[in-house]
Amino acid sequence: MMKKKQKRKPKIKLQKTKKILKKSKEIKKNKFKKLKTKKQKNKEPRKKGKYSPKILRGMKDILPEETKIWDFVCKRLTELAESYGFQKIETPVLEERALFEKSTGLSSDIVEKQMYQFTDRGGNSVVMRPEFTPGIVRSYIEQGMFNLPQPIKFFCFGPLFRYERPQAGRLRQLHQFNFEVLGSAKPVVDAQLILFSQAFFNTLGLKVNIQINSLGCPSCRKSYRSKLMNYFRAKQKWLCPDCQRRLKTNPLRILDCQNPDCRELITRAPQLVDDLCSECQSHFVKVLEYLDEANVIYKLNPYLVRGLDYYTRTVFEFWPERPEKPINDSLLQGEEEKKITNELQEKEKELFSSPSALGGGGRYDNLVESLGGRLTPAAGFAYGLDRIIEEIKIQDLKVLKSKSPQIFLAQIGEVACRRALKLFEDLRKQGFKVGENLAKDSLKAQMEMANKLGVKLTLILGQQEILDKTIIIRDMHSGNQEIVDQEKIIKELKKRLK
RNA sequence: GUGGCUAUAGUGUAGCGGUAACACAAGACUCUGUGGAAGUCUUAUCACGGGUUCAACCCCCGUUAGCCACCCCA
Repeated sequence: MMKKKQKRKPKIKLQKTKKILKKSKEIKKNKFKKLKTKKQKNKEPRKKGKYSPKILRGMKDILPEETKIWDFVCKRLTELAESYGFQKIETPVLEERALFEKSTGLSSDIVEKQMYQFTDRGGNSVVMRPEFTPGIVRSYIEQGMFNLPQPIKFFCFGPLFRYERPQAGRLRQLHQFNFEVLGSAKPVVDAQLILFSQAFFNTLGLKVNIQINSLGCPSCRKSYRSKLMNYFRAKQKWLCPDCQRRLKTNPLRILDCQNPDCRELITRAPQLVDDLCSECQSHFVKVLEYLDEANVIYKLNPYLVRGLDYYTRTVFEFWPERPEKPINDSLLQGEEEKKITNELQEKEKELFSSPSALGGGGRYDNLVESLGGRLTPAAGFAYGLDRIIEEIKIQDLKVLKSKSPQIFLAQIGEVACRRALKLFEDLRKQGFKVGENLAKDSLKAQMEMANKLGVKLTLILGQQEILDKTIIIRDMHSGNQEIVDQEKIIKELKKRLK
């Protein structure tokens, strides 16, 4: 301890005034030296200024514990996507900056201030993709995919980058699983995307509610927007400060506000659904009819607004369904009870902390054209994989466990180790999943590991067995051991694992 | 980008202005041929950098990171 102190503060000012103090410090040090425990004896203080690696802000390591869930989710999604006729596509992480300016929209936060952008060595202004859709549309146009039978259905997944202030469920490197259907304006397409999602959340057992709305086409949205502004401008006084600001920047966002006073006004505000032009109206009605026909449970949310510029008509989001927050019994007075409720609150905090959408999307009928392609109506959506995985953990869903080995191969001694290395390969080729720790010498340590892995059988190979050309098969449950010929090992294993 | 709360072994938590504790996990040994038992040991510059103090993990300031709300989005 004291040693550390000396190293840590080498530059103690040697001013005269401090000298006396220093002396008394020494006395103290000596006084406490006797009390030093042996723990500190061979402790070497770390050198100052030593580099210690650190993950970048908003980035995340996904460790084996969690990759299991990731692989599970991605596998399920891939299977499901393929069964719905989606084909996998992969586009680059880097794209031209202009691509996102022209699609996602200059006014959107994503483009305005959240892009990882830089100039590459060739002087091009490039960005790391903040979302998938523009890249896929670019590819669709550039590769002439409008010559293929339409509509064309894609899925993809991978990392996206947004320079945001990180929070739970909000990372700078985020992962999405994304779907696009290009080349059809039919409402049945919208409906099927939602149907797909319901199927997906069902296979996971995730409780989710589906919210849906229509934003109409640019022309009906424009007239609605001014109508809405007129409505709120008249009642500006009663709006919360946030909403007063929103009134200028993004009036549609007011509809989202949770402030009770604002909500009061919002319920009486004009609704976009009532203001749709006849085409948009009939499109939306048809989507809902299809959904009803297919028994999809959804919630019509006239206040659902999406921030990306390119959305038209149908939009939808998937929100995790959490249990209702219990009303705290205010009669509980004692300290004990208070403590308990506090603990409960801590535990349930994650359950009730404001959840974020697990996925969302909608129709973007004009995007392809605005990026220079032909008029190609399209729709798509994405899941936030990071959020889905968090939600799986919160809702405590059982995820398929990765197959753990049923056999463990233990060895004692150099010769046996050499033989085991080969035997492991033979067994693996036969399709057995075998655990091993060839790096360990002690049999005890290997047995411990076998136990931890929960294997059924352990093979033990030692000096004696090598000489006799045999091997021990130990049944980990009963503890019975049997010595068999090495040649018959595969047969024996098959028999026992039946 | 704005405001608030937090920071102690790998994880989860104690702690007090004066020796940094506990549980689990991990590793080593007791024990160079046998797991689910026991014991011993190891695993913390108390996030980083300053300041106040005889003395700071504790108080103050700054930085960084995480969380919460806003904003936005998946």
